[in-house]
Amino acid sequence: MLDSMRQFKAGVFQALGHPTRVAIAECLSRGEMSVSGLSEAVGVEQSNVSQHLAVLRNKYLVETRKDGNQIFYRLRDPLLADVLEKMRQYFFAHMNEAMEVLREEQNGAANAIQEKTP
Amino acid sequence: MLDSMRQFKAGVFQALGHPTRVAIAECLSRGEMSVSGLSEAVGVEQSNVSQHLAVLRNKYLVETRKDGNQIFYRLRDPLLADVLEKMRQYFFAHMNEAMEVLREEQNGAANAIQEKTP
DNA sequence: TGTCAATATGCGAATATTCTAATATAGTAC
DNA sequence: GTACTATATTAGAATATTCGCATATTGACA
Repeated sequence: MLDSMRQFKAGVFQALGHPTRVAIAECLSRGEMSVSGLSEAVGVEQSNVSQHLAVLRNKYLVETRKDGNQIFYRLRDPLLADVLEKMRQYFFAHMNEAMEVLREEQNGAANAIQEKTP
Repeated sequence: MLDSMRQFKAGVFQALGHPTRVAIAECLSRGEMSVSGLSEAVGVEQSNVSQHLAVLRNKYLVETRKDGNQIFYRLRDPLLADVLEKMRQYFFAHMNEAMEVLREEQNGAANAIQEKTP
């Protein structure tokens, strides 16, 4: 039971664990948006956005509404927006490290890991 | 810049996106713990725990303290505990879906995806 | 009916993650 | 020094994710 809970939570985190999906979730935390709208806002081609939306859908993180030709997506639960907001705070509290993490991920990670060994 | 921010956040989410690492983070949100303590608490063999700790370390989510033979880990920032707490709330608000998600992940996901198509 | 626009899905190659098992490092005690 | 304990790292096979591209589906409209 405790195990299922962790598996579920990990699933949600993993669903949010991609820059494009973070971008999508952030857009949706400000209100519903169509797929083409998301595609433009996030700057990723339609079929790829659709695939990422499928990931979010499979974890029930988003809901949809059909309007004629288009499909509008929204976040399922405001708690998710809260999580994103916490993460925003975390980002600003750790900007310096954030930059370092990103720099390390740019270069080979091999040497970086050495330096971080306790 | 907005992009780096998302990449950073996605990195944090991804680091939390594994059941074992969720379990570790939850343990640490209640206080510091040694590697062997975590290994026992989480029920995963030492070398595997160590690998998961390396993932958390590489994202600066945890800090360490040496005491003689052992190394004690703790969460770097209480904000992370907040994130976990939000996720706990989210889990209880969506238990029913949680169970369904887990059931689907048990079976082949192929047919499940069909049913969730909007 | 046919055509267009919006969205979703299938496929395949490249890449990343995960686990297990073996090995390495570091501290303690004798 | 050796032996023992705690922790970290490496290697390799199995598995999963990601993207681009092609194709399918669905709704609107003439």
